[in-house]
Amino acid sequence: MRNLVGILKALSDEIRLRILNMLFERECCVCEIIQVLSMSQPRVSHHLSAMYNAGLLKMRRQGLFALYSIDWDGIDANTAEIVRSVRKGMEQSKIGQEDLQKLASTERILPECARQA
Amino acid sequence: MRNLVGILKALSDEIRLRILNMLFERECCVCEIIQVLSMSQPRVSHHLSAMYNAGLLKMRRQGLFALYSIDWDGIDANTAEIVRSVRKGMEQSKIGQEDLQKLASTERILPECARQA
DNA sequence: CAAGTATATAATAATATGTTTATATAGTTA
DNA sequence: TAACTATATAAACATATTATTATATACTTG
Repeated sequence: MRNLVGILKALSDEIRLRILNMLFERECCVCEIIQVLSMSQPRVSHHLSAMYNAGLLKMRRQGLFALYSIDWDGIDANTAEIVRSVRKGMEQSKIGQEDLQKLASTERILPECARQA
Repeated sequence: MRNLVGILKALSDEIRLRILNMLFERECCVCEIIQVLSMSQPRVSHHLSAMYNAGLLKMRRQGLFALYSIDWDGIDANTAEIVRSVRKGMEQSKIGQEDLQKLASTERILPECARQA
């Protein structure tokens, strides 16, 4: 049960649901999430760690980028059910839809880097 | 989404999962929950209110007793999915099983009342 | 209606969680 | 290797949640 409580705790935050919604769509790097949510980097990193530590996410590095995704192989069937329910809930929410739209037009590069390119 | 976060927040606590597990089994009065969990009355009441306020539970009064149950008619399909997932998780947990055993042999009366009967 | 019971609520104290600011790390590029 | 970039982590602060203790409410029974 400890694990179940941990999963639910990791999910009971608006920002984390928005991130999970994005990751349900596709693997994302931290800077993409920062841009979509318009939030500070440490804040985003913090919420990613929370879900990562709960076992919900996995991460791979590609050069400087940290690419996060939902760890479907790592979570059990029951947890996967919960994640899918969360996704369904987000699909119906305005902000969830908006986030996905923004994500579609987001580059895997922070604005300041793009500027000098 | 606000509602979804509220549901998840209301569920991200070990004690609440134990209570929900009991209520999945059957309607319970507060004093039964107190006995099964061996916790103080205000503490149990507090956690019941949290789930009640989130819309997960309903309550009816029978004399002095407050009878709580899962509000299946009040929650949406998605929330019901989550609740069922929680139940599945509890089924596999030792403490969840123990709670249900205790519940089976619990009277709808507090120990101090039983003594004088 | 007085005394007792089950439950709720308020006030306070304790603990946990989230945010911000600053700094560290490690890969990349010039 | 020096400067830069993406991300992580630590420290300090702010906020929210939980537990405890005390008290209130409202039903029941003598």
